[in-house]
Amino acid sequence: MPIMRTRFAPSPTGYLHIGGARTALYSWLHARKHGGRFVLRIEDTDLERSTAESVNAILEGMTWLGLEYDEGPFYQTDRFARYKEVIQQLMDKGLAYRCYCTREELDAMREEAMKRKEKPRYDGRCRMRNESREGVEPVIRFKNPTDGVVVVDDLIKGKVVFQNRELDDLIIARSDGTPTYNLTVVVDDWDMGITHVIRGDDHLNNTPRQINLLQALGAELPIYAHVPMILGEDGKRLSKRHGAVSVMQYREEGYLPEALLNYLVRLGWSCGDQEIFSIDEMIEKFDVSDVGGAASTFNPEKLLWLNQQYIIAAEPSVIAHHLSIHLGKLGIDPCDGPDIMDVVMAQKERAQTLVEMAQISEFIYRDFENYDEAAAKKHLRPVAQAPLEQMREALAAVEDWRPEVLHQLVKDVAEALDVKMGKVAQPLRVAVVGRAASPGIDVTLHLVGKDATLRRIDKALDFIRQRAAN
RNA sequence: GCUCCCUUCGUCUAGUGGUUAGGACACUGGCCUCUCACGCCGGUAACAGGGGUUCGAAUCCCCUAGGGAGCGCCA
Repeated sequence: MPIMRTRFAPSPTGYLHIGGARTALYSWLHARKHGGRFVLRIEDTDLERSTAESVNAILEGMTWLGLEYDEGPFYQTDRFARYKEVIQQLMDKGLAYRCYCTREELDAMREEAMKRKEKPRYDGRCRMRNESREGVEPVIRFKNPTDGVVVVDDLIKGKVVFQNRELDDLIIARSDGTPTYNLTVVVDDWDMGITHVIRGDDHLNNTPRQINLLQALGAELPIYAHVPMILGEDGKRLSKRHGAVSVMQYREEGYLPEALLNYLVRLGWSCGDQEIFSIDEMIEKFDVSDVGGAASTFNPEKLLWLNQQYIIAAEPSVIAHHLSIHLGKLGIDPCDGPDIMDVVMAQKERAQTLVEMAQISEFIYRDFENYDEAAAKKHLRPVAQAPLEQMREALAAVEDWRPEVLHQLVKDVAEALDVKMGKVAQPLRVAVVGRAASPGIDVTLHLVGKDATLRRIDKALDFIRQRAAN
């Protein structure tokens, strides 16, 4: 029994996107679940479009997600000699031939086929031609079987039958001698001992060609699993128009990798009514053959919800670390404030992303410019003057600036004025935070600190007086 | 145009001949409450359409429609 191997084989023509991340995750989970190995292969045979930056971006994305590979990364550009060797083997065995057709000839062929309402395909006219043609560097084509069927026994799509007569003789080497995609995947999957090919279902139509090639080479067939595409909310293929498609952009926007992974694993797959899966649970419960056959729509709201769940459940020190970074991006040094762990404990249930957590925590570190209009209008009115004045006086006398003490003070002032706590807490909150939403008023005051609290109450009292004067 | 894939609430899905068609996000009513959020309780909402098979179909078969992919000297 050979060791199980799965692989992720991106072409480095851009960043790691959501769809790629999901197929990578599925491959990774499959390998982890069965004690197999996960191989990373960079399909960079398209010299025009492949870039080193893209390779780095993909590696960075996988590292962030924690999808570590066991073998590779292998680069196809390092393997040209091997491809050449295989192509020669096919030529020697009479399973491939040189094709001298010109592009014009091929275009005409396609056009005519379309006119006859047929699928455009190469008619194999060079199979018999032996002589070369002046001025034409030939490509090499694989002699695809002309009759019979190829059955792809797919873990997700089931048995899919293709007629060989629908296929044509595909080009395996360009006129400059470089190998093409269908040849390189086949050779690599074979050489690298890939037992399970898990990839996007846009490759399903390539599979029968690859199987024919594999069989011509005498290679054992891998097991295939073609996972459906991810669509944007308009039902179209996911693209930049739909928001973030780059995995790294989710880090920028304050998502936890575990949350994104959890979202991705549940997109197209489920396990009873369970929504939250730790990595270990995913490994234990995920099975590619349980993945649904239909494309699914990416839903940013559910990702946000999941991210919030992960923020709430995470180790506070981990969140603190991330929060520091995002505060830094706002130009805030968390050392200039209270213990950041207190901030995390106060805010973790109130933010869906780490970016949002930083934003709603800004008031803790520096005075705000303007009041939220609606909040000021509702709470910074003349009726709030007395509560604020009394609070100011009481707070100024506090030595022991702890939440319990502060809580009691607010309560006392409310009782003294014979009003509900909200009549005191809300004006106070708007005065100190600038908005009508924040953690409990005691915690809020505690985090802001005595000096800033008194300063902001004074400012709010000014604001009320000015407003009354106008 | 041809080939292949797909079709349960707005979205992600459960469901494999007999269910009040279940859960989650979103939306929404309420509770909790100093606000927001979390949490808790409740609600709206789906088997694409049409034919069969069957005592009985979301489930099996056929057709139609709609969506997607592929048909490159791209991967």
